[in-house]
Amino acid sequence: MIKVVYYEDNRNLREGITFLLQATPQLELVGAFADCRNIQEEIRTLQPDVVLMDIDLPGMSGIEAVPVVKAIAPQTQVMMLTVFDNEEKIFQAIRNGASGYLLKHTPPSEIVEAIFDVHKGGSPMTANVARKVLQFFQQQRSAKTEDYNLSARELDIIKGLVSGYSYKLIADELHISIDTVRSHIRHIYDKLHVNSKTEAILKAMKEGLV
Amino acid sequence: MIKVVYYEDNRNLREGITFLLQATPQLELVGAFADCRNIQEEIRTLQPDVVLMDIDLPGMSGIEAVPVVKAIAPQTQVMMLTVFDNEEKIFQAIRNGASGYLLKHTPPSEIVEAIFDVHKGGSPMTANVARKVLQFFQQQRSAKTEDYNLSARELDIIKGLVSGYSYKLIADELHISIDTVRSHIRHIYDKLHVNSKTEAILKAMKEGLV
DNA sequence: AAGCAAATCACATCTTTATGCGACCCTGAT
DNA sequence: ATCAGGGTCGCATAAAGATGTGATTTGCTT
Repeated sequence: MIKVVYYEDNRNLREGITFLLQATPQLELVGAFADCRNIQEEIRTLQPDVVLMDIDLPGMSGIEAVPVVKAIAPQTQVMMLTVFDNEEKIFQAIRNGASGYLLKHTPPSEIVEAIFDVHKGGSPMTANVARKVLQFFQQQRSAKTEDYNLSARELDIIKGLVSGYSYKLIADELHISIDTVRSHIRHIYDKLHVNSKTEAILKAMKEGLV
Repeated sequence: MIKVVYYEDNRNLREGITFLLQATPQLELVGAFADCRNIQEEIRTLQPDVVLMDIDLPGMSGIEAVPVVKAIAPQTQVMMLTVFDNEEKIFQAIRNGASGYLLKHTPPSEIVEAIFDVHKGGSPMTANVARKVLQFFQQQRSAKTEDYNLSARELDIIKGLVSGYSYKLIADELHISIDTVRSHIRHIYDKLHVNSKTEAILKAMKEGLV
């Protein structure tokens, strides 16, 4: 049996989902609450396996509640169930430790399945939400198309910079003189259109050159 | 009608999925190939809406093929369909521009549904895959627990550094003298246990202090 | 009231970076 | 054979950053 606790302030919805979960074998709804006022005590005493969490709750928001749950019961999986599909809220929830993110229009059968998924170590997400998450990764490399054609040696040098080394250290590392390092760095600045170590490092990191 | 192209070297599987897709109204399978030898031409002439891509193909791997597809037809959605659920491959595929990632054990009905999802702008992912993606975000903030307790002003300063500004620029920006900036930076170095601008910036970025 | 940390500024000194101007060697392309 | 570009090195100067020492003010805690 998977023990589930549910937070949702809308009474109709709460009762609907409550009914759904109670009707599902192998799920045990051990609590359904309209706010997170007493969430610490509830989690501590009920020890749920899965928490279904709305976001727009009176008082403490569902997003703020996630780390509270994870602090008390780290193995408990928290799944957001909300109408918000904006990036800000999605990323906040994930960073706070949520393991799943469903939009409320999800059909009941999938909600139930998602509870099993999240309990098994998966991360069910509505496809829309997943797209936003993936875009985060993709945008990181979009600039890589822009080619600064740094030479192999120049890449060695800038890797050193990104590692936080001084010119002297890089010179030792690569067994070349410090003046050679300077020379390479000049060329790197030209190619990247920057004129300080810091800018070069930031650009290299952002553009994924290293 | 959604035009689909499918790459898969295993003949049995290819024929199975081919049959499945052909049997689905609103999907039009316009090509199924065992390798990516002629992928450029195939994509150009067939102009698919969705590409289903295996990873372990002879010659060019499915992961390498993704950017090729996106270069020719940026609006075409690529969905990986593979047995590999290791992080390395997942992240490579996503960074290369894949919009979905299903494991092969996915039931046929869900594969079909995923094709519609990905075409609508979603990113269907097997729950396991999604978990790995989410963990990437979560680990980024784990270090934030380590608290260097920088003051508000010190955070202003380090934000300036991370933006690539010189001491002078930061001083102007914050309407304080350059010596004050120096002073703050000394304190930041103490608190972060570093002793150069570069190290401070790298640490601040990695630990998500900014 | 005393103590303390944060924020402000100053001056001095030394190190690191940035940049200008050359130079030499090697390799692959014209 | 010449030329371009990468990689190597040197010297010199100017700008930026790192560090030592110390001082004043403000606001919060004890």
